[in-house]
Amino acid sequence: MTSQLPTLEDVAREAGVSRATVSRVINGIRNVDPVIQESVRQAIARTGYAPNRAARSLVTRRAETVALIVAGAGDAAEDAQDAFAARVFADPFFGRVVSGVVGALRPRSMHPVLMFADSEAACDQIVAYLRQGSADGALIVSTHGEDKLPARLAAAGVPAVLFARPSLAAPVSYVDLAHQDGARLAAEHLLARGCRQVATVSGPLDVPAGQERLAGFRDAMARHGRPYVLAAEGGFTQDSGAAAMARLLAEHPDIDGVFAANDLMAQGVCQVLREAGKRVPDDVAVVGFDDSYIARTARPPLTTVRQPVEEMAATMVRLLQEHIEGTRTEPTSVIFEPELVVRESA
Amino acid sequence: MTSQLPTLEDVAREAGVSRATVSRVINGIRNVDPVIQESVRQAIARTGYAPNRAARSLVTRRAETVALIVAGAGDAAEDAQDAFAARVFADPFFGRVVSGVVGALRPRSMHPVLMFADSEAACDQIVAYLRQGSADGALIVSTHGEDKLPARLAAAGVPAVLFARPSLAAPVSYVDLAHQDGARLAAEHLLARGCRQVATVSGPLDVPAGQERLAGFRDAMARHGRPYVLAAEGGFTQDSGAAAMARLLAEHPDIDGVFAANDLMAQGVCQVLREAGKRVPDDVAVVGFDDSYIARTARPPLTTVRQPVEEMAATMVRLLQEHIEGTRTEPTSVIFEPELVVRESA
DNA sequence: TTGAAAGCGCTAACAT
DNA sequence: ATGTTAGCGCTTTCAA
Repeated sequence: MTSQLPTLEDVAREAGVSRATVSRVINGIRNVDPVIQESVRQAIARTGYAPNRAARSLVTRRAETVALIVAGAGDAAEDAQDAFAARVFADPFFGRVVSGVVGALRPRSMHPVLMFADSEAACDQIVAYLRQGSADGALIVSTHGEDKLPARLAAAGVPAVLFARPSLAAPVSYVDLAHQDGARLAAEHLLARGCRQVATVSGPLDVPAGQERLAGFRDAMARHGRPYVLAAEGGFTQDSGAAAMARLLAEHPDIDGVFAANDLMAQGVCQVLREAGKRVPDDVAVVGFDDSYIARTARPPLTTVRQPVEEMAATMVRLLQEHIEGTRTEPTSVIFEPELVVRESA
Repeated sequence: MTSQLPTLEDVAREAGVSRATVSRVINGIRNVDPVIQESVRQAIARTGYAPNRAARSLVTRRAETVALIVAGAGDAAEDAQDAFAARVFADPFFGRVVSGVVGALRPRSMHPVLMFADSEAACDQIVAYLRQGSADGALIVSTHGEDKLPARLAAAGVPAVLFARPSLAAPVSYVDLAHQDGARLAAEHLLARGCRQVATVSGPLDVPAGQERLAGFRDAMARHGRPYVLAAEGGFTQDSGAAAMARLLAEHPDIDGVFAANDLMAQGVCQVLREAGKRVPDDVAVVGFDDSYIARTARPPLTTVRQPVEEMAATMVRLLQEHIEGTRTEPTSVIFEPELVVRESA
């Protein structure tokens, strides 16, 4: 740290005006003589002044900061504590969410404080953080499970927007995908390819996205005269996808089409199929979900259901800002439509 | 937002003491009668008081926040702007870094503001942010290329610690890995396996880690009587690894051992080998680098050189805190030793 | 259009 | 051991 940073006072003295005037120039308030404006600007440049955020926040009551929270029901494993974030980011899907959020925040000159709600204690810390006014609101994306955080934040009157509908109902805004429609796209694609023995590796059934993708898939199949669909539950990880596929294959070696509820599991599915001597898509067609980075780099590249994550993230930010500014008071939901991206796996 | 949050004043009145006493209790300063302490605590609980961070920061001149910066030389692609973060997190290595940093920050009750320095404008914004005192310091991890940020921050007197030595020398602290030692471990493992035609898919040669892993590999091979090592440059991405392997294989179909400078590229290497009808490790042994999530889930699981990322991140945080508190003034470097993790690919 | 002055909520030096 | 008091740097009425 250098000695002492210049303050408004210094700039004002340098420019020969009052603090108030300098403040007006900085905050772009009209009613300032252009000539004075210019001289103030020069004084700012000369002094190398940068406004002190704490002082400003104190009076505006805005932190210009939002909490970007990755929540997951506290895992049983204690030693998994610090690995939580690593596991989360193992799914490129979360990278897309973060990317989208940061991109949408930037032009609004708001900044995200990254927090992981992976334990009860972490939740407490987060609630305290927000109550302190350290952040103006929260953006929450849950990995799975029943998360009490949304309800707690709602109760504390903290503006919040979720990525995906919470399993535990709470009066908060969220953006989400029409999961059932996405699953239908996958089903119809597999059927159109002529698959006869179709199975699905579902997501965890304690999370809405897992349930709905499964339900949507089953419904679509039923509507096409397939009353029964083989299913094995996975946990949205590559390993769990591989394990689920192995179970399915053991009992039904004739499977020729698989819908995996996310790309990571689809990758695991492909590995198991290959190891079983099946070719993708020739012997078994595989459709994933998300359209994350992995879908493009997998071999073969995955046919998948795309979530418009970046748009969804941008909408989260917009809703949150409206809540913060008070232009929107009621919880709101915005549902996006998925899109089928056909590559090589199906 | 509810009406008005309680302040120190409110708590003091409620407890029948002065603001100063309440402040002392909150900040755990001794010299407070236990009885009064207790009554203050109760008053805090009754009022639901939470200290206002802006007010505190204003006087302590501490934000209790650090910038967690992911820097990459501004890519040529303009449209790649908002995808930068997504691409970064496509490498699980960065997830580990973030995980480690957040884990180390938490017990110190500091919070990370996530920022991406992917363009000149973004850098300016970051420097401005830090100069405002919005964060007490910066933790920087670069993806590649010549990054001017460290030098700018050093010049601005902002405490900063880097993950990995910067390509452009700057008077800042950093933690790093003994890359050459890591490459040596890989070389010796391949030789011990009996590989005769060994090649390497290097990282980008404009980043120290890329250069050193290549140099270390060549040196180790030379020391074992192999004066010449086939090499193809990659970009630390899966695709680039695949492309590099394809080039190598086209000219040297007899390659039987490959050292890829990171796990993501090793994965690409394995894909290409498999598609060329080569078995890993039977026909070609492959060693990766990093030991990220991908090394465990790849098929076959990758033998790789592990970076103790979590420890490195913890050290970054410790160094940064010392710089912030002024207990450490000189730039410091801490170098960690890698470790070979033998799995199935070699 | 500009300036003077009153705080925002907190900590810390000083006084008691 | 506790209270009094003076700011921290900024925005924002209110006067001029």
